[in-house]
Amino acid sequence: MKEQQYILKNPETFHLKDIFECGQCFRWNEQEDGSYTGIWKENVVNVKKEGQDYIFTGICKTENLEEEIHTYFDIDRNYEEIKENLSHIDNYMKDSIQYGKGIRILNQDLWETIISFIISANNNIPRIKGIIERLSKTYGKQIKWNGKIYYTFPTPGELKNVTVEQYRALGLGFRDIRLYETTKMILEGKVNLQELEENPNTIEVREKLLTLSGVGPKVADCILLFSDLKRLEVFPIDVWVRRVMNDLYIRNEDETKVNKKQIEKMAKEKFGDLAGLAQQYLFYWRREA
DNA sequence: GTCCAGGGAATCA
DNA sequence: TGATTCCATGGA
Repeated sequence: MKEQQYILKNPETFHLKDIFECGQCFRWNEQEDGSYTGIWKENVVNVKKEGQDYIFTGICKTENLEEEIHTYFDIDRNYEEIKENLSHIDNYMKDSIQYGKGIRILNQDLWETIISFIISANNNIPRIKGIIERLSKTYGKQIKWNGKIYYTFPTPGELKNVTVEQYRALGLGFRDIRLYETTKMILEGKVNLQELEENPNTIEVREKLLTLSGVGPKVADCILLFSDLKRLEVFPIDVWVRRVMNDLYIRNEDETKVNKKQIEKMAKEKFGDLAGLAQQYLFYWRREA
């Protein structure tokens, strides 16, 4: 594969740190020069800001880096309009959007997103990244670029013969069996990822995701929002989102006692079909600041 | 040593 | 339905 380059000229909504460190993805790492290098599908790419432009350099299986980037980075969606709409809701939204104004929600591979967020359960982001890296290094394919070796995220087929013990050895903890069972279910066709991609009914897709081992309400919503299923209306509720929603709107003395349905209801009322975006601005803001 | 992390599943009322 | 408890692991 030959190295390719693509320049994204002066995008309106686009900031590397906001995109890669808002908690939606786990395989992009900051470099010494402030650029980021990451891998998705069989693409290994470095992104560097030059003036107001972004230079993408790397290798791409399809020989069309521009198209891959436009899809993955959701370039053709109007985030300025989304932020404008959300900013009018209240000053909390305005502040959180100001903080994370360069966020774009990536169109990540469905399979990779499912496995990544199963691993995320009761876990922290640095450790999630480490586990995914070891999983890829052990079972993915090598891609050499720029004097380094990168590893693709393993496909279901590449995980076919992996045992629960081998997952445990990667540091997966109690999630080992979940990964094993979900991979098996997908290999056996009990859940057909292609069908999920093509089904416009979000309720049905969510129900199907919930049948997977290790996928509960929060993980299912992260998959719907952060994968190329791209359901921007879903509102994943984790400890941080519960915390920020309680701090701002609910104000219960004990945040751990706040009812999840109450949060869902409030999110729908306030943010409507942009709840997922609102959630991401709030999560990033509360967690970083 | 204790607490916590982008929770889920099993169990019990 | 709703609340409790347990589940590995590693960093703070």
